[in-house]
Amino acid sequence: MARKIGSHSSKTGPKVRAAALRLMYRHGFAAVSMRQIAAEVGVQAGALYTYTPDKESLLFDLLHDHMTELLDAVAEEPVSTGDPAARLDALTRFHIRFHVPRTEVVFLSYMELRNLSAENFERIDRQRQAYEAIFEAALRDGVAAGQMRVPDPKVTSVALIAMLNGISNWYRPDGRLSLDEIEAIYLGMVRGAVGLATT
Amino acid sequence: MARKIGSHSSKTGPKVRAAALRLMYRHGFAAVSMRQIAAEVGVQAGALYTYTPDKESLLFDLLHDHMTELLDAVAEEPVSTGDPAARLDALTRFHIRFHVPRTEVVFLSYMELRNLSAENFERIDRQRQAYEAIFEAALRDGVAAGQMRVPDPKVTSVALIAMLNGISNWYRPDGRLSLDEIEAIYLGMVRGAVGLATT
DNA sequence: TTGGCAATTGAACGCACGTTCAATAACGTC
DNA sequence: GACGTTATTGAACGTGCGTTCAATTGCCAA
Repeated sequence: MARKIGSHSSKTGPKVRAAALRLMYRHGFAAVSMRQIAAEVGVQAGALYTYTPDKESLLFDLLHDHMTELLDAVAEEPVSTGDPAARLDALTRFHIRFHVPRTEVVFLSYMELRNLSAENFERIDRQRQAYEAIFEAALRDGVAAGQMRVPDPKVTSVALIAMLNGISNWYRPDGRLSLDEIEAIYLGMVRGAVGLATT
Repeated sequence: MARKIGSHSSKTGPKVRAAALRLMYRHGFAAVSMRQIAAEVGVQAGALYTYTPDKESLLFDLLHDHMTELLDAVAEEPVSTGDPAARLDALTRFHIRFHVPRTEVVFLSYMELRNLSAENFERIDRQRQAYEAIFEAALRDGVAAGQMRVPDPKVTSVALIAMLNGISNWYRPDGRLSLDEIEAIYLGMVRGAVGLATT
């Protein structure tokens, strides 16, 4: 056998990425073999190398594309200018809405960074820092405006993001709480944590 | 060669555990081989099986002992009776002090649970839930006493723990902030998040 | 000083790994 | 319908995996 009927890189490519994401999320990068990914896609292991130069690149591309999407999406939100409290609210809502449907890659982003080469790690890390800086700016401006009480905006932005990311560890679409309810609860905690009135 | 001079299970055993912890933290459970662990200890791979029945047990024992230590330690703290706000303060301080010197096993606990068998996973998970329940109780009592504003104590306890655990991702003993400063910052955020006066 | 126990070696087991590549067949353009 | 391009196979490469075990030797109590 050789080329298969209906085979197309535009179909197989996304399938490879989806299979890699699902399997790496479930078992971890190192525990997943190229053969397992290939089996999930329905091809032989060799065929994967049409789509990636090696296994690490598969992971890196997933993480890098996720961070790029995140940064692009947040750039569309009203989070950089205007009332700091409103910006923090918008950031919180955005963060939850963006991350909740992306449990798998969010988990990967936090667990499998160590499997990247130093160079690739730094590229992802720089993107992460850029995202954190948006939170930090809102907090700094909130303090400057006398709205918020935040002794260390850098630490607080990391802490808030860690808290929000935690949602991915337990959220289930059919769970006890709706997204709206979750959003309201976390919004209250975020506001409280920075010394804003929770009303 | 056979038995080595000075060899003793009371010396080699802890070395094996320490090497396993360090390597699994750095590279991930699946990416670390028994031969690497053995090399770090200074023995051949076969010798490890004097100390563990298999690789998974090595991971499980690390996590299980950590959680047991945690539950034993928190039981010594004044966190179950008395003023709810004071209990939450004590819990926050305790959590930070306990976890900061244990970065490696804390990370492992969150990343490598999926590498445990279903049975072993549940044992760790039950311990984790027991720990979370202590936070939850303090929050419920705080709400009942009219001190705190917490719409969902279960979610909030998980959220606060996630926020506190995040410290492990960036804390360095020689970093910008002292443990006292970190404690004060997080204490303020925790109190704010549950609607307590931050004074 | 002896002898059972404890700790370790080192070879071996079968298996799976990531990756390469010549061969081949479907695709898609002209 | 011819033909270059694209996608895939399947075998092969060398390597390293977790685990087992007979053999060996140091330890230590009697």
